[in-house]
Amino acid sequence: MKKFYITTPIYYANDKPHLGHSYTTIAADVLARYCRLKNKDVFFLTGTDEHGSKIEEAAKQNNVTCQKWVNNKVEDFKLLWKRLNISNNDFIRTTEERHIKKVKDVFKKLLEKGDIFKGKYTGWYCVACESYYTDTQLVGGKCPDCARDVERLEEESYFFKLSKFQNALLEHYGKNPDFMLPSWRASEMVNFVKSGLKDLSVSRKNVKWGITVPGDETHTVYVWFDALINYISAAEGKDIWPCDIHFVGKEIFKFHTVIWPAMLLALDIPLPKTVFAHGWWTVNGEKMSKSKGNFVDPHKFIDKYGCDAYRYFVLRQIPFGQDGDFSEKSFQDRYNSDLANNLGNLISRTFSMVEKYSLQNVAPKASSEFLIGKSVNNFDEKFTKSMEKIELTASLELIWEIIDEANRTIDSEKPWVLFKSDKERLKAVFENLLSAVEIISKALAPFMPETAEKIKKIIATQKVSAPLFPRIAQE
RNA sequence: CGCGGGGUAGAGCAGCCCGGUAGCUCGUCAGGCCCAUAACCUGGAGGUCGUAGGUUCAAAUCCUACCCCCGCAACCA
Repeated sequence: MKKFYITTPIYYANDKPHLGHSYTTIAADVLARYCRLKNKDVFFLTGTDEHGSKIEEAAKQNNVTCQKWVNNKVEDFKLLWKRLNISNNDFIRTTEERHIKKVKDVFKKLLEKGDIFKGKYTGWYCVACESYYTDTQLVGGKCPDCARDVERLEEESYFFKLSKFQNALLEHYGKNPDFMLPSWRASEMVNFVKSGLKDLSVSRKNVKWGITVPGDETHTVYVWFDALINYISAAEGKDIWPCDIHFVGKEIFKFHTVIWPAMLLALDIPLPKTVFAHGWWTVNGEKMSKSKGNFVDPHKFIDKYGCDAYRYFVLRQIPFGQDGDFSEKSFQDRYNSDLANNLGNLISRTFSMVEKYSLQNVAPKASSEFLIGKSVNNFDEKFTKSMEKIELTASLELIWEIIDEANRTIDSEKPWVLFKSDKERLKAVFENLLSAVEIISKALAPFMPETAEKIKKIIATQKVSAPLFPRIAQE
């Protein structure tokens, strides 16, 4: 049976992983874990994009070979994924033989079909940004991104006949409303395609660090063309294609919804079912950039607050799909209010009463005579719907509704009074409370795997040894 | 007229498609509780919903114009 195939982009092994990388990967991991819990056979892929002139440049500056440079960077990514509890089934590198072979196969096939042809490319090239610019894009004759000098280059290049697939793409968009999510981002792509597609240059003469074009050693395959193919080179020999969902950042949505499907159409390979674009983080209100040096290092936050708190924060802070802001202050606010006060304290007060009032034998049971019980019984349907729409933030909010309601129940039922006056009702209250805790830990599992485990253990042993999330003193 | 998103309490957001007492989280103020991680619960204060017009009995919500912010415009998560 075909597996449920989830991917992140392969990250450019040019620098250390930061907030942006971790965000996409955590989102994909949450969906992967959720699907596995739903008994789906999941294949979750991430990896690294290791070719191109920027890597050549970085390696040169650091006086190492390109291969050595990327080998080193890959370890940074792998380490972060390990620390973030990312449950990927495979990790693909574009310097691996399985990938190189696939890229060459694809290139050759399209060349034979005539969907790749030899031509000439002319443009303003910025080496640092590894990109050509049109006259109108230049700012004061310099690179619009990094303001460095650009050079006028004309070079022989192989082109992919992107223009040929314009109508087929539009037709596919029309027939598959879930191909691009969130839907409001799709209209931008539709308009872009409607405005007319140009053929795409897919080889470089001036880049040495890359996969050579089959039959023409003087060219290397353009990094994006190379990179996109990872999704099928990793699928080789496995029953996973077509991909069920590609998670991407909004800045690379176009590659995944225009160029990539066009490549697949040319190859007669089925298209992925969904490409989901999430938003961008600003940091303290500013765009992340090298020049500002304000990249958020996930390790710092994992060290300080733990893996689960980090996973929680990035998915809870901004509605999944939209843009939002990262700051340590907002991180601490969320940590204290949501994790320590609401969730942690609920577990703590619940089980301290279990012990104090000798309720160890009470089994979880949700009954509709209690509001909390009713909510627990209605939870699954709402939660499933929300997760299926990949509304990750909204799904977390649903979990917190249960947490809040459980806290309210304790206050209104006053178990400390019932303990003296009505043992029967006390028992009933705890049946419902425990059912709430149980469903919270289940629903939390994809988002915060360690915490879910801890709660399960607490349920099993009926004891809280240490606070789940100790409050942190705010500066 | 290049394309798209957005401007709603101190901060961050929902509501707008399908007009009808402006809602949530954090913060703040007051009260309650005492099981709990000085946590939890209740209530209050705080907004002329970017601006100007229009449609309507009624507009944050529909229409028009304008202002401001942010992405994209063929390759930076």
